Amino acid sequence: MAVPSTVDPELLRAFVAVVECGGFSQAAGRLLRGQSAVSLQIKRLEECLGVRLLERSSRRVQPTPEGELILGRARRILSLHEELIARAREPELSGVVRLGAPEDFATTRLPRLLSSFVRAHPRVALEVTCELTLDLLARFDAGGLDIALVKREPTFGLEGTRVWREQLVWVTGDKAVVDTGGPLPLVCSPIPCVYRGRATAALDAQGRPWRVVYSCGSLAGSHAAVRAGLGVTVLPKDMVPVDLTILDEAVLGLPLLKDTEIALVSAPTLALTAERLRDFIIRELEHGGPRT
Amino acid sequence: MAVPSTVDPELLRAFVAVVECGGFSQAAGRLLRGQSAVSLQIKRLEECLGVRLLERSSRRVQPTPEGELILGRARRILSLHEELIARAREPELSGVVRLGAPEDFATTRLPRLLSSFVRAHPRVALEVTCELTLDLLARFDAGGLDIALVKREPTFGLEGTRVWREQLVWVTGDKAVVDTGGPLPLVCSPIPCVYRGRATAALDAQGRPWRVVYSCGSLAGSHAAVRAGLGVTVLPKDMVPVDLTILDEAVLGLPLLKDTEIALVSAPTLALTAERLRDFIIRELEHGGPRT
DNA sequence: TTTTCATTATCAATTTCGCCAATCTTGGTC
DNA sequence: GACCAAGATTGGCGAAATTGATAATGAAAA
Repeated sequence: MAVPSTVDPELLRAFVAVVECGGFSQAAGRLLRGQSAVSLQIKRLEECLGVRLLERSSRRVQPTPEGELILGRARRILSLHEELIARAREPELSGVVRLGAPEDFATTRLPRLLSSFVRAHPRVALEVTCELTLDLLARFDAGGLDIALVKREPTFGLEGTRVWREQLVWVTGDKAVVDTGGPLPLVCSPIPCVYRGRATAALDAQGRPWRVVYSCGSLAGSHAAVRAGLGVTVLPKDMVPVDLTILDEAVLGLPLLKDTEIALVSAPTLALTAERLRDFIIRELEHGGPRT
Repeated sequence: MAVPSTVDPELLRAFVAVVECGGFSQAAGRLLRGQSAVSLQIKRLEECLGVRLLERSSRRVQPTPEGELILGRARRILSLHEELIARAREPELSGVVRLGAPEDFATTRLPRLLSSFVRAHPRVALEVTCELTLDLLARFDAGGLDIALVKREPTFGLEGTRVWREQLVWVTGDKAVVDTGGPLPLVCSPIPCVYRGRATAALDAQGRPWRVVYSCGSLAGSHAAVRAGLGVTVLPKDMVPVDLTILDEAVLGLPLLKDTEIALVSAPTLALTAERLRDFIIRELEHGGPRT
């Protein structure tokens, strides 16, 4: 017998209804079908899955143990169906969403991520603000952003939903700068920068001296400085430009860096459009992004 | 027009196939249908969702922007369908799975969590080992466990899948013990205990003196000691017995404790039965558990 | 035990609905 | 302007689900 690759969701709906109503006849009422139809639907479902789902013993209908396992999955499928329909039939979104993100994320991941959303909703305008994480959080707290993607540190910002995780690596344009004997020359963003703190803390813990040779608010500016051999910097592994070199900590005696995490925070009350964007970002990243 | 609450997944399958094959006719081949059937299926789907999904312009079929959004959800629904069928038709599981968990988790969450699994698979035997996290990890590394649920610290054990997160609180049976003026009397498990480390580190950071008045490997033993007013201990918020009191850090000047996290680690090669149990645990906790 | 009641299973008739095959329409190409 | 490739349409067929009625089942009441 050929096993189909999909199950008629109406059968799943019937199954859930029977369990929740505690009987075929009551479920039939809820499903606006005859009792016999429900009986046959359950039979078809059981045949299709090759498992007995319901224990029809004395006076009470209960799911079998296997049935209970299936039940959870069935509910999940049904809710996704409903969501699919609801979203598809939803009136066209419009309005402005104020989104904040660190510059590196905004320039590497965000464009591709948001492209299908903005194309699907041409009347929605995104206002993207690029700043350092701590500045983003300040702006967000002041009500200046609907959604913010921020770098998460163990010491703050534990609220929000984690949407991204990535390995942090040491990077340079000229390996020679690591071995000068003097303090390690660092290129990074100005003070509230999370990576800057991450790097200096790791170096301090190791007792290795360092100095900031170049501090620039622009990511492209930092890249250029590193490329010119001014010093080393810290970047998420997948955001390293091709012409820069990832340094092997073990070989050069540099401290290991903890992974970076990006979390999404959103205002407690959110317009429908912003809410949809938030759901979209979380959803897309949880699929396309790296596994936790 | 009545909006159904489910979509025929065959229509979704057709939609995905058309997008992936780049045409109706090619998709028809893959779906083992005629071209006209595919055409009608897409038409039905578009009518049902009230959205145009495909741009049939010159020579090439492409999803519309709305179509792209739907596409992701459709793929997800289809994969859940396949998973449902695969699991339902899977031969009966059997064998032994060696599972390790901290005692508190094993006594509070685990039984309810595992009950439907073991009832659905009567020929599976679970061998549950309760130990302190570090001992569990040692046993796991030695190959003595298939799956381990362990408390996760920022300083170690960052691998694995996080399956639980919970607020950690100070607990006592007699509020008087906090204000004795002397060092804070602690009740906890022996040395490798994660909570013990968490508590003493937090107190040290605050500069508050402490001493361990009672150290017991059994959770019930610790509870009894606390209940008897021997001292305070640290517990996940939802695992506090009803007859013990949660202390308000702010009022009593106790340090705030970071949340506790439980992660699941599993052996690189796992028998089918263990693999299914692992998936089940992750799946159930991600639903029933607290939101991250 | 027998009766009764409530429930699910089964059956035949009917209707609905999707598929096929052939044909029409469209838009790009030579 | 004819040709070609690909999707849209249409009418008839056939499979499958629903219905409504009836049979079987099993528990409680008489």
